[in-house]
Amino acid sequence: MLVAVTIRNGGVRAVRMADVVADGAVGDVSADAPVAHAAAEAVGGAAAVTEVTGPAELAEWEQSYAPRWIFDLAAEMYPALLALGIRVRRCHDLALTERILLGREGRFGEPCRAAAILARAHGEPVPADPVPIDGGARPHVVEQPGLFDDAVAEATETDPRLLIAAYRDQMRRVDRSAGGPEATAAGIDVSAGALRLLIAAESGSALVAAEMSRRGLPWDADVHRQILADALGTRPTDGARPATLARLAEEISTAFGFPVNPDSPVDLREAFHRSGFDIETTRAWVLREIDHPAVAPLLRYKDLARLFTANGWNWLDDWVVDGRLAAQFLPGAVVSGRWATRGGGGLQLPTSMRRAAIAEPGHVLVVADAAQLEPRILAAVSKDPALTALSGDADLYAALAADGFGGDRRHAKLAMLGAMYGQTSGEAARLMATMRVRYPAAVACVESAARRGEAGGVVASVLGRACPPPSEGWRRAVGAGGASDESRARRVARDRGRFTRNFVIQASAADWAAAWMTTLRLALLDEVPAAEMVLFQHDELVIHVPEPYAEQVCELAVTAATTARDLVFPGSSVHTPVRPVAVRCYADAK
DNA sequence: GCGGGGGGCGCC
DNA sequence: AAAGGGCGCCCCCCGC
Repeated sequence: MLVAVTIRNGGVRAVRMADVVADGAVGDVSADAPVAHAAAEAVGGAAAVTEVTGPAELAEWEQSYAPRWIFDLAAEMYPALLALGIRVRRCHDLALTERILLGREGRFGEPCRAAAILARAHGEPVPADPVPIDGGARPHVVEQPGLFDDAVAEATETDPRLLIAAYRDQMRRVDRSAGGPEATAAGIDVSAGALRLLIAAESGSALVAAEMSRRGLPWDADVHRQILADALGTRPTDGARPATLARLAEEISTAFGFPVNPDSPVDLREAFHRSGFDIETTRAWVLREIDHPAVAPLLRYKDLARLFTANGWNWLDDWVVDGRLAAQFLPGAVVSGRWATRGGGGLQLPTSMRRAAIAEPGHVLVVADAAQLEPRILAAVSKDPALTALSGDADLYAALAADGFGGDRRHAKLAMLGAMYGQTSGEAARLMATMRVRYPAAVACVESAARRGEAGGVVASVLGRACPPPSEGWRRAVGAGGASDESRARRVARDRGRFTRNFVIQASAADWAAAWMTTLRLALLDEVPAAEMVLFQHDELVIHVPEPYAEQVCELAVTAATTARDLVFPGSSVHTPVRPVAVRCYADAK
């Protein structure tokens, strides 16, 4: 069953299509192709349409039918249902799906809401999206979701039937986009089932993100203030540097013998030049190599200045609301399918600040982390038997070291990262030779992706998310014939090679993570509805759980990881282990 | 005065 | 010893 939902006058308007389809598999993350397809077709012929505007009925629909809710953009619509106290099991996010489908056609950044989808289907002029789906540039303050803004309400006042029509169009295009000579030639061929799974997982992620953005990570402002007080002293009044920073700035100038602004890289580099140190950048790792009295206070200054500007009192004022971190999570906002956040830097919480993330009374934080995910994903994507065999080890790098690097874990890790990120010089390049001998399939996989990228081609994740084609500027730079441009052309080409090399891994890891969290969310909804997912960062979930359920949630997180492996890499024996821990304070998880 | 690019650094 | 993928966010700095 399908239910399409839009907003009208700040209220919810929903259309339920006839109950023609036996329920069950339709919305599962493992949605099987024929069933989902049958649903779409049935909708086309369905005459019986029920329309409601009352929350009680919506809740009952969810309860009785567990339908797939069709949203123009879940990030806009689902909060309206949540506000009515309705959590849904599954949805289809038209905008996120459209971005995936357009991406497979090499079209990035085009409008992707229902109106645009239908216009394209009918060869009509495509209207611009009313608001950017990534939320656009947001002011550095907490604001209510734009849901009830007049502009948004007006723009989304669509007949819900149009959403169904857009959904049908997308499902047809899924079948066309899978397989076929074009996709094969482009190197982005996957099965229709894989694409459907990607869409289900992406849509499920949107539900996770909406719930997560609503109930963020518990954050103890007093603990945070104590951390700031210990490191920086008292909060300065308006615009001034904290006393500790001012003191360090003095020390730095004294060490140079002339005034230097430690916040200015230009100023700093010049100061070091004048002191006889010919450095290109003022990055910390460069400075650490220099024997000069300004270095120690400068490194200390950089450290504290970052704490002050990125996670200081202003951050606390802006992003911690009612004891929760109010970051907005945006699924699929990175081309690789990774999430982004708007505000609060929710994906970059410094480990030193995690002492302030403390479960509410009677609760714990279940921190579930997919350890060493990317090398395991490489094993699965490349089907490299030797690497897959090693993935059973809890410490993959240690196993790698024992297998071919004479027990040197540091070497093994360096080689693996070099393979995944494309390091071509220094020690890592030498270690790659070992990789090539021991794990030929894995190395061939990333190198073929790199060659494709260098040649201007595209690559895709295991479930079919395609990377962007090169820009016009890239083509010009690489195609330029002049001898003076040749080295630049080579460099630009290799930059793209590194991007596509890594894309295959990073995007496939994002596929896995989306399947994992979507599976886990469904399990929690059934078994521990009080559990709240409160943070997600690439391969790690934090779940706020009433203490008695801690053990159960840990087990569900582990099971969901295996399910995700089976869904995303059917038949693979690669291990993608998750080892959850239940802690009161986030800092205790590591 | 404002916006955008880049430097630098936090996370994965 | 030397520096590779993806971000967000702060600041500086420059050009309009």
